[in-house]
Amino acid sequence: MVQMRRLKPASRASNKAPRLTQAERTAISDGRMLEAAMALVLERGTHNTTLREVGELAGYSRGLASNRFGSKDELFAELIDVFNERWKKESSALVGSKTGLEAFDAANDSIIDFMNDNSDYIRAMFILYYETVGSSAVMRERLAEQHAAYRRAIARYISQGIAEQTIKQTVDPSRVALQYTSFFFGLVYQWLANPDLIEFESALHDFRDAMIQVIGEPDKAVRRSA
Amino acid sequence: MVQMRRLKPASRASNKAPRLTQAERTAISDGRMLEAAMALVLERGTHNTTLREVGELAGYSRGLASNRFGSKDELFAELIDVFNERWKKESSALVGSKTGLEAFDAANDSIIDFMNDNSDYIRAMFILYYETVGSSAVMRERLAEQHAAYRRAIARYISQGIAEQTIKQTVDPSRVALQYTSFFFGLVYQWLANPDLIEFESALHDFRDAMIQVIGEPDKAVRRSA
DNA sequence: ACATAGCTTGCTCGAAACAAGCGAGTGGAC
DNA sequence: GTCCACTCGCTTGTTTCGAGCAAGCTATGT
Repeated sequence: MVQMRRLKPASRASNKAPRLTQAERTAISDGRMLEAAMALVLERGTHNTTLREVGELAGYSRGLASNRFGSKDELFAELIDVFNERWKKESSALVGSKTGLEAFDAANDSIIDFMNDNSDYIRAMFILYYETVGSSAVMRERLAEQHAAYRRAIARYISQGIAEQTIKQTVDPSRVALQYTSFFFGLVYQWLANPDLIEFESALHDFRDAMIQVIGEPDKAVRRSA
Repeated sequence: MVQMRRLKPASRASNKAPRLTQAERTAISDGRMLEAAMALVLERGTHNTTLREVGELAGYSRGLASNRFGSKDELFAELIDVFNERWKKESSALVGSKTGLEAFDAANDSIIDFMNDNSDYIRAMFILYYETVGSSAVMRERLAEQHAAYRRAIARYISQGIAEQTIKQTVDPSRVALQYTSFFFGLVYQWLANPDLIEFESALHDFRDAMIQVIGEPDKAVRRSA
């Protein structure tokens, strides 16, 4: 129904043929289609995005997205995988070899950075995340594993903080991790519903400070309050 | 594909005709279909639920769900509306005329109660909630309004608590409300992905206690720690 | 020139949505 | 009180469209 605009005319016979291997070609078309899929999800959600539109917006035919990814679900799963890779990379780059509270703060900041630079991208990905929870059991298990990994990472930082005595000995790392991840996911959820209203950066900093007030050793560790 | 079981044979000519008005009849069939839709969403998610199945599981024909609700989206919207009504009723019953911290605690407990009694129902509804965020702008706005209402209610309790001097004067009610609602939504999200792992009740109580530690007047108000 | 692999086109199946129709019960006219 | 027309809940026929599959086309590399 909506007039489709082609990103690039998929110029096959570009002058001075750039000599691509076949693997490179598929990587390009896959990339274009993933990009197109992201744009369409952002614009209309997954329900109202068709594989035909994905293929055509990427500059190819009706059927390529189907042909490559096999199914709509697999296309979106692929998108999520790519995103998870990038997120992981970004996060570990900022956390580096830090431990304990420092690592926690770095992780918190990495979220904010990533958010500021890739807000549209993140938006599309979380739309996928939140839709996935209602779908097949297989998908839901993958999601559960991701959540668990996220909680484990936070819990590890907290445990290190306890060992380093920047965090109270009485704190239960897994409970704190659950609180932090819950807050984060719920914040993103409300931000998706109302992007204008939710101030991501300050909300995360607020929450970090409140948390440290509860779990931090009183004399050390409280040094932010941006 | 899956053999369909009919809830009730939609016995039209039950002996001793119960003399229903037409409005009552539609209320019954609508109710049955909503119930069927809920069961199917719970079992397979919205994607894999067809209007045909909804109608037939409710004991009617292929097309009735379509005919009544107009579209799949509207059926789910209707389901959500019904749920919101019930939730609101449940919550205001427990909060009653309480104010401030007491009201906040009552609201918190009402969630736990509602959760314990209607866990399947809540599950289905939140699957719908989380899927809605990625769909049409209209739906998203409705969702945004609900979130805002929820935050306003919490913020009101906090403001009252400040006036009643059970909560610190320096606290910003809207920030606290955002933290609380974020935590709640994110907790539900992780619970949807992994129901076995997430202990709803204790997580809510933990978070409540942590929050009060930060925002409560030190001498008063800290009286739970269930 | 032949094979391979990326890509397209033809086709089938099933779901959503709509429209037309059926039949039971109701209300009004006499 | 009886009959007819109408209403309204529900069903069935049909169209449109998307997902997914399979067969085919075409250019590139050997």
